[in-house]
Amino acid sequence: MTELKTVPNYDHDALRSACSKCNLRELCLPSGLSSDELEQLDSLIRVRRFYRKGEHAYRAGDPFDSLYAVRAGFFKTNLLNEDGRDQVTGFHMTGELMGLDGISTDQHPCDAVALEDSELCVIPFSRLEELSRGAPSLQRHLHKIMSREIVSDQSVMMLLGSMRAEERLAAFLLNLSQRMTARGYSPSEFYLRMTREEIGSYLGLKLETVSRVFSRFQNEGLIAVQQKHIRILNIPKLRTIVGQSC
Amino acid sequence: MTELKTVPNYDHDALRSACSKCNLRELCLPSGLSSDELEQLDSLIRVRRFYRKGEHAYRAGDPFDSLYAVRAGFFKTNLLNEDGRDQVTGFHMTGELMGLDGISTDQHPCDAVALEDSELCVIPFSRLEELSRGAPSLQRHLHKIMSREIVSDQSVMMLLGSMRAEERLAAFLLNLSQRMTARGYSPSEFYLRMTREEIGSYLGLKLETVSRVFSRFQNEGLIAVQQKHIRILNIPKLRTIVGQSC
DNA sequence: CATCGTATTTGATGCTTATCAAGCGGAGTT
DNA sequence: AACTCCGCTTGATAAGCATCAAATACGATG
Repeated sequence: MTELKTVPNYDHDALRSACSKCNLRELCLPSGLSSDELEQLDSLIRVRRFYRKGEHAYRAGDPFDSLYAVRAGFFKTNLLNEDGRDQVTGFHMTGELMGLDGISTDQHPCDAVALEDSELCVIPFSRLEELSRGAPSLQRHLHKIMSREIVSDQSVMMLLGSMRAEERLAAFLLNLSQRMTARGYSPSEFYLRMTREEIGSYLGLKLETVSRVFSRFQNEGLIAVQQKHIRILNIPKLRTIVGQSC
Repeated sequence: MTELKTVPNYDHDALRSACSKCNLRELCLPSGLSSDELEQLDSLIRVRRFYRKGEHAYRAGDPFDSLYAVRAGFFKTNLLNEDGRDQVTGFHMTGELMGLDGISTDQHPCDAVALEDSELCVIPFSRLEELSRGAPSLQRHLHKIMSREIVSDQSVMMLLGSMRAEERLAAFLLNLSQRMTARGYSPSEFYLRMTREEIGSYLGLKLETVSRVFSRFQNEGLIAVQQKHIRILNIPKLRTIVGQSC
């Protein structure tokens, strides 16, 4: 147990909630696998780590060797450019995978920071590749997850490239709502785990603009905001805002 | 040879320039493979297709079953949103792979259009997966290519989210220049295959802004533009522009 | 070689969002 | 309960880019 000295936040009891028994299995990596494949995944993912709010799961430049699945909590990833520019590249909820961007250079290009107390499953990537060589459906699923990441980044590109502030924020809220729904939470009421500044960074806006648009939405009866607590009152109207300027 | 009837633009002579003998092999999928693996790739990639300027390689909604490697020419991909918004998501030069975004839903989410007369190698994806199950280094390489796409999309997100028009265009020109260099062309003189509008769409700017910034760069002696012909006169200065606002 | 349509350039104006600044509010601490 | 810090809100102003409009250049076509 010498590892415990270097990495004190190991989960001693990983098997207690193996992939095969995880309630996130339909959202996460195990989705669609046979019970046989699931068992193999269980043998692969033996380490989980806890993070307090504000702690880093990894930092830009850290060597890449694992993917991380959000088991509990909420993360942001942000890219720190060589010129000092800092941009949030994503928010990550339970069942979502982080770290795929590290494969290409064997280094993580971004930081991953817990926005609340959180827990990650550590997925050694070489072993995942090894496993997927013998399990076509796992292989395909991994490819789909990577492809989904590409698609979602491209839809953010579209958002940033062609939407105005109100549209961006409406799209952002609807996206969160939809992801909450997929996790069995209310589609219309949730807590934002990130600051206005982080939302702004992700959406290519300044924090003041985010705040102003929230206020405007509130005045128009679309949402009710109180600090980080959001209630979405009129989803159809938000949808029309997203598809507005064309 | 019944296939010839349905797909008239097959290359009858695919083996003449198999991956193993292709002069793009160091840029493209074969990069880093053993000669054994290369041979297997050769057996996989038997179809190449020619496209006249303006023709589509695939369209949004088309079923996904292959990746496409640009063997000659130049492509754009663009996303057509449900609200009618149209955004260029990428430009693709020789040796680059298109279609990775189709894996996630088994449908291409975007159109791929030839911006000049071009040629693509068709890579059946299921067979590529099959092959990569037996060839770890091919598998890893495929994963790296997908990851690289994620990274590059994220750097476009940063560009769109935090750069001003001049910085975006400087970054765009430097990116093209660097990719031309990697292909053995001049880093400082090339033809733009896309219109100002397509550049603008990719960079989140209007075509007039693209034109104005080009003119400004020209007045400042950074570049010489004449329609689609670009000469970059001061690469270091362009670099300082990219890293300006921080 | 003339014509036509499209791409590009350039100018004038207005909208959107950034910037700067000040005040407010809530969570945690003493 | 008062204090303090940090995140948030709101207002005033300015910068940057979009929009509208017109003129020009270029390539394709007959």
